[in-house]
Amino acid sequence: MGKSTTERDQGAVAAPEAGRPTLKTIAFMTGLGVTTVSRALKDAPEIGEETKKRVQLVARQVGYRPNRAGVRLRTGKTNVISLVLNTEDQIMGFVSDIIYGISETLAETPYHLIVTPYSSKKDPMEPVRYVVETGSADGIIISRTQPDDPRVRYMTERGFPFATHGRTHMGLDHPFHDFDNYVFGIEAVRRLVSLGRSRLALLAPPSTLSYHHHTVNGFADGLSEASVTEFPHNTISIDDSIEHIRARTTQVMRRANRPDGFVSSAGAATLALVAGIEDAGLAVGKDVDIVSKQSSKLLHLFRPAIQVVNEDFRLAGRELARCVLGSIAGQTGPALQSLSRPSGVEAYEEPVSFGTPTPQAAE
Amino acid sequence: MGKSTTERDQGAVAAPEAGRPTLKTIAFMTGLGVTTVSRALKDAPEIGEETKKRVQLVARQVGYRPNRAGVRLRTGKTNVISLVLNTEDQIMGFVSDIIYGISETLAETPYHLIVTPYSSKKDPMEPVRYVVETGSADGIIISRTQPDDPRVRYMTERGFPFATHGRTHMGLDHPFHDFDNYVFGIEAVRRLVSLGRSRLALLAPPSTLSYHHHTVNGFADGLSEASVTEFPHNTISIDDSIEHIRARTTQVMRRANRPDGFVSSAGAATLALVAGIEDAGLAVGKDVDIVSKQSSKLLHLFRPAIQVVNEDFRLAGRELARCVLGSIAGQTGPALQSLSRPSGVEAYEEPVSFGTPTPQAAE
DNA sequence: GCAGAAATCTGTAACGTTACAGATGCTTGC
DNA sequence: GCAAGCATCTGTAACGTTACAGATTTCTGC
Repeated sequence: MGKSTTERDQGAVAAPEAGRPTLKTIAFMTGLGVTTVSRALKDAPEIGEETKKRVQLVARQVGYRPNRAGVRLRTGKTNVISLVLNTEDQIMGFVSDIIYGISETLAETPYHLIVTPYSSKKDPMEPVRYVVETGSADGIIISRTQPDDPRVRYMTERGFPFATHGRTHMGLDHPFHDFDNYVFGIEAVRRLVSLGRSRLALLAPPSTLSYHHHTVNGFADGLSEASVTEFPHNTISIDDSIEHIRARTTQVMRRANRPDGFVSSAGAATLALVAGIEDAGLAVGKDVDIVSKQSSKLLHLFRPAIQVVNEDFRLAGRELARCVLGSIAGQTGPALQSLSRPSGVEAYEEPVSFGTPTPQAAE
Repeated sequence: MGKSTTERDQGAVAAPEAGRPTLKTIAFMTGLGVTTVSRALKDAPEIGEETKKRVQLVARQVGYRPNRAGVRLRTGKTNVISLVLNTEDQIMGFVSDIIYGISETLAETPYHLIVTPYSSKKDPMEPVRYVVETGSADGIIISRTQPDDPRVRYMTERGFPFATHGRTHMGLDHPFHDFDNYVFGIEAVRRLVSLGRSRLALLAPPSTLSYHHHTVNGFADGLSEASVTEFPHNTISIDDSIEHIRARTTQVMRRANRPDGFVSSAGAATLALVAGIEDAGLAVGKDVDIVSKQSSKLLHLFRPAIQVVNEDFRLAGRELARCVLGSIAGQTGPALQSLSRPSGVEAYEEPVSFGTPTPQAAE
């Protein structure tokens, strides 16, 4: 029962122990020390070439996978990304696409994706604070970004890695991915104008969110470009209920000097918009034209006359994951900032002042 | 530098150490041993009442949160639920609703939700095997359940807790939540019949999935009830592309003896169906009626004439989380099995043979 | 031949938690 | 007075990993 009396007894690791293989298992099998095995598996320079090969071979053979709890406890690294989501958000699920996009990028890494939801009735800071304070993830992805976002401030102050879906205008240089809603706004107006429309209304995102402003600015610049007037439709936003959007739109469309063109920032809201228009006895493509963003490609089934602009949320997910991984790796700057257009993703070039982002149009 | 020479030196814990509070911190503050603190926080009987109160007070004050890695390493318990998802799945995002539902239930527990995706091009077993083998979660939720599902067999054999969205017919008694698609099928037919329709077609889920059979059986029983004929439309399923469904439907609707009623198992597919019908120059609510399931409440905006049946995926998420938690807690049997109807959830009463589930209709 | 460097390997300790097997002191019974 | 029992509390070890500070051996220069 005593220790084996073999002369080379020092390096010998105690027990084989069935179950999931650990470093100890491999150490036992190779006759090496646990430390050596650990270092060998991460290709450390102070381990002999042949030893590394041998260890890595054995590890592969037995299907070794580092124990996450062990690593996490020792190093503090969780290998987890947290996606913070508003649970009242987003009917018609662009959420699943973002998740799939993130997953695609994370698939080639040791990272897992955990979803941390919050109710919009509660404090949006709460989930962020939870993750940061408990260290339950290495990085956070947030959406519904605001121009002056307390979450961004909080994480920046603490040096906690994150990426935002949407830009801020806080003078902070942080990782983000965003759809260029300025371009969307201006292009949408151009398209409506080219269809002969001249009294244009915008169904915008809620005014608390950054992309509200981008969209509004693009829309406004489009209007002045063509010397066309805006029809104010800003008592509602795409976050309002279907019923509300519908009813309000009907009201508006019954006025004498009603709008003849709409720009809508969300697919589901567009459905309500169309319903409201039709409730007023008017027809899309005839009495009125609509340019709408959409994530799923369903609007043209709904009313073929709707002009659609696709926003690829799976792409956004991939980009956001890339950004947050970069942030975790300590990178900063423009490499972690990107804008996407209907046509694709582009690097975010010059940090322009908020309000006139990337004035050049997509082509 | 030597140990303090206070007489009562035994119980004294070494250092305060700034940062996140641990058991050690509380032990130091209370003058108790780490073990005592640990036991006190979980209300163990061998700890004095007053001590427990004191420890719990201090813990609350300093905002103590057990270190997940520590617990996980020591006990093997991850406090994680894994949701396994097919990334090609489900346009129009019922996925987000399921996630939100699960989150609602998990919110009151220490559990986190991690999303483990797989591509449908790959082996659906792979993510399940990964989670089970690496022990990266305490329980798994799967969807796209098949009548004879290898994942269910695998997890059952290994005694790994799980819940399925959808039933199996493997003679295994496992936790599940399901929508009663038999009732949907039969009720859908009844509704079409009551609208005077008699040549009915079913746009069903793919035949590999369990709920295909439930739906088909309900549909068939509805037909024979009313002595109405089926119009075979089974070369396509709701998993086919929008374009494919649309084109195929148009073909079918151009035949002389075309169907005059449709039952559709998914909202997005219904959009394609309608497009196909209209491509053939026919109108929903006039030439043809449709009864469709939907998760988001958007179909009535699309074509008000569509008869809709709502499937609440947020509810499904809540139920699935409840089931898998029960499974983790060692529960078994009917308490972890539930069916939902448009009207709500019901316990799954008698284990009926596959093919004739819960024949009583919702009322 | 030998000091010293280089190359390669090693054990120990620690991360925070809990199972386990005691300790300690106070009652109780007789 | 004291054994036995009880109520409370305790330290140690272990989960799997890695940082650290050595060990050991071999190679080099002179």
